[in-house]
Amino acid sequence: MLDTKINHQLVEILQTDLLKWFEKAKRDLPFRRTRDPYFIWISEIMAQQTQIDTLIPFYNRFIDSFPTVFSLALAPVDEVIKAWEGLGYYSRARNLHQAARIIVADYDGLMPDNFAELIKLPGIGPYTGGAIASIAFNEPVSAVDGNVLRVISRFCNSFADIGDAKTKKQMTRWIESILPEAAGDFNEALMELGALICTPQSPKCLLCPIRSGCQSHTAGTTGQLPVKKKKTKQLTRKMEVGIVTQNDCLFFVRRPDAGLLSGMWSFPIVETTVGNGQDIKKKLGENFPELNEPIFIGTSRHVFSHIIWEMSVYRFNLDSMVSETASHPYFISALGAPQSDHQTAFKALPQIDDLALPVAFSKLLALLKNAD
DNA sequence: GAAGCGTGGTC
DNA sequence: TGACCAAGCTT
Repeated sequence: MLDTKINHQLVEILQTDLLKWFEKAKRDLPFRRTRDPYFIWISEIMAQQTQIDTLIPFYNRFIDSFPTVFSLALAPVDEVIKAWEGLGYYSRARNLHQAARIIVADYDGLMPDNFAELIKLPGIGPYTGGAIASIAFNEPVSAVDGNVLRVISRFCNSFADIGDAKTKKQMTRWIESILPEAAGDFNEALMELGALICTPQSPKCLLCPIRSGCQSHTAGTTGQLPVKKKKTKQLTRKMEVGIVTQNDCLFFVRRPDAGLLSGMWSFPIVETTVGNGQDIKKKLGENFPELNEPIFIGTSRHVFSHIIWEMSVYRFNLDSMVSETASHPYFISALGAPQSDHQTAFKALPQIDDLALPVAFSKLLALLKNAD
């Protein structure tokens, strides 16, 4: 149970000293140099489950490619996904693109200026809606992310499970009850404190501007907070990957439009129990009636949020296959027979950059290079 | 309420 | 290495 019945003097510290510290200590971030709700929106979507240092180069490239909501709405979705390549959680990019089209179609290209409208857009939930509304429009709403849950848990010495939806609602309501005039700055300040000072491990309490009001600091319980249920361990899956090469071309397939890495480009990959390359060879038979035996070129382990792939990678070289003309029969059959749930394509090495390739696969290119 | 959904960093 | 975590949202 969240106990926020702390006295007015402590709330005063939270409001005043935190804002004072933020003004002085806040990082100079590209999206802090603007109040344009479009840029705030892009940055907040990228910030979901992603550390700020990681997203900055993505952010700069993204707004360079899509400087307005119109340019984003009019872009092919594959270009938007490509700009997201390497950032993960790719449904964020699809939702961003979809939302841009809605904003152009239904809002004359103007970002909705309030929380209630914002959270109707795909990809914008309670946190992101609160962040955009408060930062870009100074609407008096909170923006409760993992940082805020941690900071408030510690400040109030609350042992309520922050993974519990009820706890999040209580904190949201409580913060909104003490929200100062500068709502956006206050929300950002809470997050900045969580990112720089009130960190999950080894919090820098000696440098904390609100230490004197922190109830867990007084109680000596900061190290135990916040309380959070453990995630279940990822299941490991044995996979076989087939890299089909022909001269300077590699063979890719597009993944199904639902599930893990949906719609992204991929090397052919199957789950296996054996692990000798025959399972992926059989799968490749759909596109290549004749194949040489698989050539093992290495293993790779990739950790996702909820599963782990242990990949054995095999190369199938078509250079030596009988190819009577320059028309490359295997090339034609691959392009001419797309499956119902995925597309296929040969791409010459220099053109790989056109496809949005997840890290799980792009890192396999090193194995191919080493094999040569 | 719980599970699905990426990647990189840290200790 | 493994465990944990990061400015969450959707189904």
